[in-house]
Amino acid sequence: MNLFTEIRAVVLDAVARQIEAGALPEGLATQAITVEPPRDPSHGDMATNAAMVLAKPAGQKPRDLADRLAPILSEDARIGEVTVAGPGFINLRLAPNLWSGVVAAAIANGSDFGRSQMGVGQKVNVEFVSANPTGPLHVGHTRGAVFGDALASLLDFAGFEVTREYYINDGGAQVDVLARSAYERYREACGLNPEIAEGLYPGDYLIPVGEALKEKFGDTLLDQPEDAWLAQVRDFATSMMMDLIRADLKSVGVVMDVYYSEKSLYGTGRIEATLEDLEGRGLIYEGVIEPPKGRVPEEWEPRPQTLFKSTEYGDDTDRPIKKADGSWTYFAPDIAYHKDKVDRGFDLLIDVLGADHGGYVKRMKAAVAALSDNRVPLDIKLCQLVKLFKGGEPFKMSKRTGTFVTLRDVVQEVGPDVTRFVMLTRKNDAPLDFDFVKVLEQSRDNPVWYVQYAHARTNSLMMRAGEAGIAADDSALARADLTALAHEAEIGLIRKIAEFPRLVETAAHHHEPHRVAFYLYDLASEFHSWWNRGQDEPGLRVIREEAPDLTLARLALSRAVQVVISAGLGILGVAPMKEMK
RNA sequence: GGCCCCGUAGCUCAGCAGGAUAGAGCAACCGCCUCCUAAGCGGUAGGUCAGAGGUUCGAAUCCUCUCGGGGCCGCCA
Repeated sequence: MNLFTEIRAVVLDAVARQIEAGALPEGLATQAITVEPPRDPSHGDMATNAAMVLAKPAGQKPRDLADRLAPILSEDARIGEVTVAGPGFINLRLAPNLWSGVVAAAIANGSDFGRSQMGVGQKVNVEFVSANPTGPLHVGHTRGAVFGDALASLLDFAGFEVTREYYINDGGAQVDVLARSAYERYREACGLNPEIAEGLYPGDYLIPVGEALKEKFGDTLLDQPEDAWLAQVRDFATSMMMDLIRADLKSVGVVMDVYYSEKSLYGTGRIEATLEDLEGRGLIYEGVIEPPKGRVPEEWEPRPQTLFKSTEYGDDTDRPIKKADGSWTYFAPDIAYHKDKVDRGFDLLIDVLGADHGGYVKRMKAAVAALSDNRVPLDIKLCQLVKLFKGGEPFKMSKRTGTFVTLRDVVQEVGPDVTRFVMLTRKNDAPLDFDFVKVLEQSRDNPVWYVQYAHARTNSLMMRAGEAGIAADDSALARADLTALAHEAEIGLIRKIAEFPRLVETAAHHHEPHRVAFYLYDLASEFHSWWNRGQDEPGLRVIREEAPDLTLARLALSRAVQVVISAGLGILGVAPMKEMK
C-alpha cells in the first residue's frame, strides 16, 4: 500500500473529470504530475503539482486550474482540507484515519510492509562480484558483493523477479597463472622449494591448494612438462578458489543463484554464433584502430583486427574482439555471455563492476543493445574504491607481499551486519571511507548502531509492556484505537512510516539501495526523538499504566516503526538487534 | 586528445522522477539524567549548491562550456 500513489490516482481522476466536463482539453500528458510530501509539513500532508504541469498545455493559468481542481479533490472521503498555494500547488490534508491506517497496515503486513508490485514480475539479472577465481575476495569485492546483493533484494521487494549471478572468469590467461602458482605450492607440498617467479600469485591461500594437489596426484605431476599438468591443475585450482569465494560470499550473507562459467562458452560454438549474429547486422569487420590520442603507447603499430562496431551504439571507438594472435579478447566471450542472458528471457540486465571498468561500460551497452534489438536495457553500476582506516589513520595494505585486506578480514573484525550496512551508507559511485574503529562506535554518527538502537528500543518497549501485564501482541495492537495518536511527534513519525513504500519504489527505480539506509537513519532519528519527549513530558511516554488505550496506540506505533526498520534492514541484508550489548 | 564519475555548511555526506525558505551527522556554543536504555534528546550558529550561459511558470537536479579532483583509454581481465 502506497498512500502517495493512491492519492495520485485521486488527482488523476479529478483531472479526468475536468476533461469530461470540457474544462480541460483532451490528450493531456499526465506523467509529470506528482504527489509528494511538501518540504514544510505546515503546508499539509501531501502536495501535487498538477495545476502547474497542466497549465501550459491547457492554455490556462495554474491558479485558476488549481481552484477548479480543489473542490473536486475535497469530495474524496480520504481528503480533508484542500488549499491552493504559491504558484499553483494544491496542498492536501488527509483524513485522519488514513494515517492510522498506515500504522495498522504496517503491523498487519509485518516485514512485507512496503512490498511493491512496481516490477510487475519482470525478470532482472543482477550480475555482481564476478571476481577472477584466483584468490580470496578483498575489500573492493566486498563492496560490490554487498551492493549487488542489496540491490537484488531491493528489486525483489519492489516486485521484480531477480536472479543473482556470478560470472566466473575461468577462460583467460589469469587462470593459467593461477595453475602455475598452485603448481609451485604443489612442489612445496612435495618437499621441494617453490619458485614463485615474478608475475605468479604469491599468496598463502594457495598452500592448501598445493597440499590438496599432492593428496590427489601424489608425486605424479613432478618433473612433468607444463603441458602435461596445466589443464588439470588449472581446473583443480579454479574449483578450489571458487569454493573459497563461495565461502567468502556466504560469510557476508551473499548467496548466488547462478555461477556462470566463461570457459563453458568455449568450444560450444556459442561465441562464434553470437559474433555471426552481430556480423549479420553488419557490426563486425576487419580493421585498424586509431591509437588513443594524446597518449600514444611506445610501441604502437597499427594492425588489422576483428572489430565490433560499437560506435554505432554510442561508443567512442570500435572495439577488438580478437587479439593479434587470433584468440578472443575478454570482450568476445563476454558478449556471448550477455547474449545468453538476453536469451534466458531477462527484461533487464544489471552489471555491478569496479570503477576501474569504467571504460568497459559503453562497449557492453552497445553489444547488448545490438543483440537485443534495443529491447533489453543494461544498467552498469560502478562501485568506487573503499578506503580503509583504523581510528582515523589510513590502513595501508601491501600488494607487493601479497597481503591485502580480504573480505574475511573485514567480516571477522566487525561482523557481517556492520560490514553490509556501512558499505551501503554511500552511493555506489562515490568513494567510501571504512574505518574499522568508527563503524563499531556506539554513537549517533555511526548509522548502524543508531538504527539498531532504535530497533532494540522498540523491542524493549514491548518487553516493558509485557512486564506491566499489557498484552501487546500484534492481534492486540490491531485493536488499538489509533486516533489517540494525535501529537505532532506521533503524526510526524507516522508520516515517515508512510513514506517507506514510496521510498522503496524510488530506490528500486534508481537502482540505489543506499537510499534505504539513509531512510532508516532518518526514521530512527524521528523515533528516538519521540521516545525522548517522554523524558521531558511524562504524558508522552509510551507506557502509561493509567491510560491503557493510549498506551496500546503508542505501542502500535512503536511496533510499526519496528516493522519498518526490520523490513528495511531486511532489504539491506542486516539482522535487526533485539537488545544492545 | 577522448570518454566516465565527482565538486552542496569548517569536515563527512544526503537531497526523493525539475517544485515552495537547500538537509543530516561531526566539530563549536547553550540547555536536559531521583524519569520507558543520557551509548541519548532539544536548541543556536554555519551555504553566492565550483563558475558562466541555456531550457522552464520554476533548476542543486536537465543541456552546453570553463575550472578543479579521481578513473579509464589495442595485443590484461
